[in-house]
Amino acid sequence: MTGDTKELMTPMMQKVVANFGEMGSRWGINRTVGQIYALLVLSDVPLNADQIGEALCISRSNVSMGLKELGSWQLLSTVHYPGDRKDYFNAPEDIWQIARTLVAERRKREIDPTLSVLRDALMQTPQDERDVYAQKRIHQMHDLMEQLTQVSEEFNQLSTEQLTRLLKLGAGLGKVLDFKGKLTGKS
Amino acid sequence: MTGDTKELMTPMMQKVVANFGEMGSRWGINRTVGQIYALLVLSDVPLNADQIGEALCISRSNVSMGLKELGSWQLLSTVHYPGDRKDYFNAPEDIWQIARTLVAERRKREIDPTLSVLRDALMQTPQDERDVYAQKRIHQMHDLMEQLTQVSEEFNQLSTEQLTRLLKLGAGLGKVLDFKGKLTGKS
DNA sequence: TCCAATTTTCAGTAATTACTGAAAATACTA
DNA sequence: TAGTATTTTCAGTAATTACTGAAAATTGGA
Repeated sequence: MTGDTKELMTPMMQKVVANFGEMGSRWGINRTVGQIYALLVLSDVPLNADQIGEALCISRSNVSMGLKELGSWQLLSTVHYPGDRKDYFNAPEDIWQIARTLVAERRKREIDPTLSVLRDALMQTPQDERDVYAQKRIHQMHDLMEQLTQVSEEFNQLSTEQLTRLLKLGAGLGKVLDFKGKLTGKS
Repeated sequence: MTGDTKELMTPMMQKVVANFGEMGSRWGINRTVGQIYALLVLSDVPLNADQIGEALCISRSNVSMGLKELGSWQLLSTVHYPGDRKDYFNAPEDIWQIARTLVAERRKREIDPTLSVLRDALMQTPQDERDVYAQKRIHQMHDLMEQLTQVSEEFNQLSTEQLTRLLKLGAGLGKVLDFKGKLTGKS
C-alpha cells in the first residue's frame, strides 16, 4: 500500500544502528530492541513491523516482541495511513524527551525497588556488630541513590529549553554552586 | 590464619547482596560480580577470595574472575595481614568515590566509543535525503550525549562535600538555573 | 455473521553468557 | 634451589536469554 523501502538503510544508518544495538546489550536492553529503536529514531518516516524486520534481518515475531517492549517503555508513537491497516511506528521528535522517558522508566523499574530494599534493611534491628556496620553502609548507599534520584527528577521537570541552557553552563557548575552557597549562607 | 567468618552473612546482608546481584544483571554487570561487590561494601573487614566464595556459594575460580573484573574497574583495594599470604579485598570508604569511579569507567567504556561512532557519521557526506535526516538526528544525539558527559565530568570533579551540598539544593535546581540566567544576562 | 489482514503468543531451538574443576602459573619461604 | 600456598586461566558444561515459525488471537470490513 505504501511505497517500498528501497535499500532500507544507508551505510551511515547501518553503522549507527549497529552501535546502538551493541550499547543496548551493555545496558541490559537486548540488542534487537536497541537496533529497532535506533532505526526508528533515524528514520524520517514511520515504519511498519515488516519494514523493521526486513531492515534488521529479524523475524516478524521478534519485531513484535521488541515493539511491545519499547511500547511498555513509553517510547513509541504510532501512525496510520488511509487504506492501510498496518501500524507505523516512530520515535518522538524531541530527543531530550526520549532521554527523560528513559531516565524516568529506568528509575521506576530499577532504582525504586532497590531503594525499597535498602529502606527495609534500615528498619530492621541489627543482629550484631556486623549488622551495625552494614547498616551504616546501607544508609550511605540509600542517601546517595535518593539524592541522585531527586536530581534526575529535577532534570526531568525542566523544559528542554531550560535543560539546554543548564547544560551549556558546563564548566560553570562548581562556580554556581559556590555562589549559591554564599547566597544562602550555608557553608 | 585469620579468624573464621561464622555465619558469613547476616540475613540483612543477604537481602541487600541479593538485590545488588539482581541490579547488576540489569545493568550489564553480571550477577556474581554485583554480589561480590555488595558483600565487600557491606563488610566491615576485608575478605579473601575463599571467604567471598563461601559466603556467596560460588566457586573459587568464579570469585577470581569477579575480582579481576572489579579490579579492572578500579573499585577494589587489597590488604595483607602478617603471616597470611592471602589477598584481602575491600571497597573504598567513601561511597561517593565509588559512584564517581563507576560513572567515569562507564563513560570511558561505553559512552566515548558511541560518541566516536556518531562523530564519524557526522563527518560523512549524506548519500540521499534519508541520510540528511539521519544526520540531523545523529547530531541531536551527539549533542545530548556530549552535554551529559560534560555534566558528569563536572560532578566527578566536585569534592564529596561539594557534591553533597549541591544535591541538598534538591528542589532548588530550577531556581538556581533561572537565577544564573538573569545573572549572565542570557535568556 | 464470516472473511481476510495483521499482530501476538508461545513452545522449541539457537545463541550467548556464566560457572566450574582441573591444570598452569605465580609468589613466597626456607 | 625445591617445596608449598595461592591465584589465574581455560576448555567444557550449565544456565540464561534471544529468536523463530506456526498457530492463535485480534481487528476491521462486508
